[in-house]
Amino acid sequence: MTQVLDSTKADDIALVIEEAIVSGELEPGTVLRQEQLSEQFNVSRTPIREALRRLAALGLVSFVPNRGVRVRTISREELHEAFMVRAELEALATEVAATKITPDELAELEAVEQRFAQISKDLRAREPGDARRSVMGDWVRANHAFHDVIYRVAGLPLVEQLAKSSRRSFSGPAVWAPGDHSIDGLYAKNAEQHRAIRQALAAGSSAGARALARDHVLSSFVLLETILEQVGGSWPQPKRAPAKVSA
Amino acid sequence: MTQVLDSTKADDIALVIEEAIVSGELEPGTVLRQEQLSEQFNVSRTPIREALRRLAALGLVSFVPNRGVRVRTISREELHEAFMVRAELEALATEVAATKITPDELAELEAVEQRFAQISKDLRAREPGDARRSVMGDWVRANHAFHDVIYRVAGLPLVEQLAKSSRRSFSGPAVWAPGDHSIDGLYAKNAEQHRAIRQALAAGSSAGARALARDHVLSSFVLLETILEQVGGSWPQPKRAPAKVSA
DNA sequence: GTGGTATATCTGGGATCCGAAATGCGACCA
DNA sequence: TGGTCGCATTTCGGATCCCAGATATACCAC
Repeated sequence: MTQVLDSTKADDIALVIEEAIVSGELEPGTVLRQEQLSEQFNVSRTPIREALRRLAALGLVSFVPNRGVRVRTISREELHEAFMVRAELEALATEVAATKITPDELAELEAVEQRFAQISKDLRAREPGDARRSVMGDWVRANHAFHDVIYRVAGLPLVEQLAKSSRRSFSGPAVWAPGDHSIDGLYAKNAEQHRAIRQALAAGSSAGARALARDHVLSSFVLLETILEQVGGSWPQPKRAPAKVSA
Repeated sequence: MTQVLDSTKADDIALVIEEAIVSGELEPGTVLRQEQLSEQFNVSRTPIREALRRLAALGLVSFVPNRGVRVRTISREELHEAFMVRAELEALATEVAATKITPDELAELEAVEQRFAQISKDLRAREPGDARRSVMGDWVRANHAFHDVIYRVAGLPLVEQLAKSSRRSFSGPAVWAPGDHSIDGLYAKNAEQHRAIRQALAAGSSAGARALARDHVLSSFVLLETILEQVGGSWPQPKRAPAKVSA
């Protein structure tokens, strides 16, 4: 291992499996066999079990005593609730950020906002299918980057942690979505909302920023719901064989 | 073990330790030795370690690789943030509850509200010190019961889970507080706010219920802050010897 | 042929063992 | 006398082993 800083194998493995789950590489419902994972990562079952315990506490997998763990499935209601929670948390973070954002941070925010707008524009210019899907990862990351700046400015680590945890519930599937011209308006609206939020932050309008942030997250749910409908109302399939995690 | 339903030792132990932490029995900063815990619970270190992993994921303890785990300390800022988060979550839950509460549930809510009001009144009638402290546990439980009804009515399991998790950060210390006549007004205000929330729910005023719930949680922070000042600005001490968990 | 039961096998939970990292203490040297 | 190096002890992370619970399968009775 070319590991410099402190970390246990259990932690490393948990992160890899977590990434595999949220990216959709591991389908919800997949049963995770401890022995299989142990030989995949070339470790014994002990760190595997500790990693799984951690993921269970995070709600990403569910333990059934003596019957193994499986990747947690998320229903439409749970997805909706996760968005409602994130809407409240984002509203709070954005409200606080409005009171303390500096010019430097505003400039940084504008940069990531424009990057997001550009990617969003590129996305809409592409035809649906693989061409579009290939930039969805960038789109998701740029979107996260915008909100991450706000979290950092707000300086509320607990809010940030919870919001990101909530975000993990649904950021994966979007990456696999093929896209469709009918929702291009929603993508454009999303980018526009980012601009409005930044302007409210620049104006120091905490009440306005709060309301805009809340609406933004809630309307993002509409976007994701539409995306999910395109893939048949169920979860997108991973490309490679399931239950195989890259070490 | 007189265990009927499914559960692993790691889960059982995690719950016991968690209870010990949130109740203040285990002081923040305490170093938890795996071997000591294993002989306390009469199990090997394996389930202990898995339990600690779970608690670490929940943020109750922090792992330092090769140097053990210690009970997480919580600063005043973190406490404040936890309350802000809970305020948002309670606001959301109460808003939703207002749209779907039934007469039966309203009656139940009124019952627990009155129980809380009664305990609150008893509390204020007592002199500070042990006499008052002996009912603080009842006061905390009755308070939780009121909010739990709202969570149940709202039917938002994620919100409920997060709010309760946030609540755990600070419900413990209040139990050990000796109390003081100077904050009797805050106790009374708390009970009064419960009444206002119930009335808003009865009226089906979701916007009003939301605002009242938010204010209620935020003003509860003022109450707890005052309580904490009484114990010298630091955390109250447990009564029995630290690092001993009842099995 | 079908249903139930017994058994074999598989998998996960827990115990024990081993190696490694970190701390503490003591001895030796400047 | 003070500081540093090194060894011993402690404690953790990881591996291996064992046992119990669960599922699947085969066999037998009806």
